[in-house]
This record gives sequence, structure tokens and C-alpha cells, in this order.
Amino acid sequence: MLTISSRIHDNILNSTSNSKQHHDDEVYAVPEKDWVLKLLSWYDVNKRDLPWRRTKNPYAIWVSEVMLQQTRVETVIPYYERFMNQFPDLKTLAGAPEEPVLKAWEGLGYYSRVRNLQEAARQVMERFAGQVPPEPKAFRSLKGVGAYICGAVLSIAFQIREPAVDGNVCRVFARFFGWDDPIGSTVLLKKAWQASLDQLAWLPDERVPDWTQGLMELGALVCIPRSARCGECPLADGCTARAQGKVEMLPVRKPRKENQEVYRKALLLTDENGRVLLTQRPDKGLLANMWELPTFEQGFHSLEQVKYEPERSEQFRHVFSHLTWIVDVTPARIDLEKTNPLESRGRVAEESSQYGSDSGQRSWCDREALSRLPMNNLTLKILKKYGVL
DNA sequence: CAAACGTGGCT
DNA sequence: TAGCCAAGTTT
Repeated sequence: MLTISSRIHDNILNSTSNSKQHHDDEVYAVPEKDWVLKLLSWYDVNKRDLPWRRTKNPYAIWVSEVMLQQTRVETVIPYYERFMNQFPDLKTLAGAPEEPVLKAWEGLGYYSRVRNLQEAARQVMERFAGQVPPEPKAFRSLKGVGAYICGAVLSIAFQIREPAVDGNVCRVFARFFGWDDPIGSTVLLKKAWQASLDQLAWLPDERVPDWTQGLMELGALVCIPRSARCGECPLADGCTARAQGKVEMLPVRKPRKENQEVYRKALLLTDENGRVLLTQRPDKGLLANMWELPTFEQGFHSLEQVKYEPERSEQFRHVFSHLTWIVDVTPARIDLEKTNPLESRGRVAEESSQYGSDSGQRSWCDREALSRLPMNNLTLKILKKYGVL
């Protein structure tokens, strides 16, 4: 049985004479639309079998889109499987404590994504009776749902004609139409959004999800940032950049700001039971609410109860998107001879709070706690290196 | 509008 | 090695 779109495609492929006369809004057999059908046909054959493509569940698709922000498919897959297993539906996510939710995201980065997602889940429970709203305006109003997520989830799950313009789509269009507006600019975003909408306007409902995903899939597999595989591209014929030999020059990129180096001193403080002292970061900003080694800006002089040798410190370098941490980690132990264990424990913790980079929660962590508390990759790396994890 | 916000893979 | 980059949103 032929789908509507394949009939259109056949129609186009078979029509050679009557196409030029259609300069109005007639959608069938207009030659300008040929590239759209070529893209859809290419997608039919070349689309990857990804976990979130096996469902129409809007929540599942939403989770995948949030994970895929600035993150590669191969990285996301195992996280997606675990997350959907642990939080199978909106209600479960909304009702969960934040800690296990952050832990499930551990290592993925951009942790505010999942904190926003959980907040949005709670908003859906309250404002929309637990159902993802199919109206763009309503869905877009949820925490962490920007223009892209809104278009992606609604077009894929509900066949709503709302464009989803991401980096891939901007790149594909910039090259195909020869646009030289800088990537990330409002101008390029609007042009791409309109170009996508122009096609959504006439495509049959059932092709709406394929249009959204096909555009991105082409950008991910063929029209890639460097060394584009134009030989495999279904749109190579009509591609402006290809014709002008400017494929590698588009899209135009702005120079990046160099990221600043920030120096920190951290203490890997263990007790006689092998527990380690961790502190929780503030609930806003970088690595919000995650746990890390107590970190001092002024050195360790005040910690008289602690046995440590500064010369044994080891330096770790951790690169974020906008800054680089250079951390001196000093292994240390509670000095039982100098202090009364019953009190010193509290005093050390007290001081680590006073001199640490934050004034948040602190805790002596055993294996169970370490498996439960969310930490960023630098902290995990340090704990593993010293055999604590 | 620019800056904040993580991480790992690839060249 | 060092820099670039990946299915963005918030402030």
C-alpha cells in the first residue's frame, strides 16, 4: 500500500511537463518541492534505529530530546535506557526526589537540563493533569522547553506542524540555500525556522515527524560540520554551497571566547573507616546541588586536626564549556592523636564549611552514600584515582 | 545579545 | 596536543 507521500513522490518523478506552470500554492508536482521528497526518501532508507524512534510516547521523546541537547547520540543511548527504566512516566519523574534524578544524569553534563525537566514534569502534573499539552504555546511555557524542544516533541509525537531548528537544521539550510548569516544568529534561526515551516505547511500529517527527524538525520550523518559527505547527499543537486564550492565555509561561525582558568585547592579527607568528606554545591549555577570534595580558596592552615602533607598534592585539570578548573588535591586523614574523635569530626566538618567554596550540606560518605550522591566527572575521577570509589 | 552551563570524541 | 564541536535554554 502506498503512503500519501510516496504517491506524491511518484507523481513528481513521473511528471516532466506540467510542473513549471504552478507558481501558486499548488503543492503537487511543484519542482521546488522535489528536494523535500528526496530528503524524505533518503530518511526512509537511512534512518538509524534509535530507542526513542520506537515510540510515540511524548514523554519518552521529550526525555530523549533533552538528553540530546549538545550531546551525541552514542553518549545518550545508555543514559536514555536507564532513565526511562527508572522514571518510566511523567508521574514517576514528578514524584521522585531530586537526588536520584540528578544521579541518573551523572556524567551527561548540563545538569540544569534534568532539574528543569523534573520541574516541567511537575508543572504538567499540576497544570495539564499529567498529559503533555499538544499546543505549542502551552508546551513551550514549561521549564526547559525552548523553541527547539517544543517543535521536536510536538512534531514527532503529535504530528504538529511546528518547526524544530537545531544546529543540524541550521547547517543543512545554510549550505543548501547558501546563507552566510553566522550560526546562532537570530537571522539564521528565523530563516531556517521559516524554511522548515514552508514545507510543513504542505506535507501530509504522517510525514511531519519524518521531516523533523530527516532534516536532523541528514545533518548528523551526511551534511556534517567538517568533511561533509556530499557524494551521499540526496540534496547535492540543488545545494547552493555545493555549487559554489563553499560547503566547508558554511555555516559561518563566530570566534569562541577563550575560557578562563580557575585555581582551586581541594582536600581528599578520609577517616579511619575509609569514609570521605564531601560537600554539596549551591542550588544554583555550575553543577548545582552536586557533591564534591571540600574546596578551599585560602589553603588548609586552619585545619589543625587534619594530618596532611601539602607537597603530596596532585594537580587535576578539568575543562568545562566556559572555564577550566585547575585543582590541587591533597590527600589527608583525620589526626586521631591531636583530637578527640567525637568532637574533632564535627569541628573539621564545621571548618570545611566555613572555608569551603560553599556553605551547603556536608557529609562523611561511605560506599552506600557515594553510590547515591550525584557528583561531576572530576570528583568521580579523583575518587577513583585514590581508590575511594 | 552575550554569557552561563558539562562532557567526551574527533582531527 | 589543543581546539572544535554535538538533537539548546535560561538569564
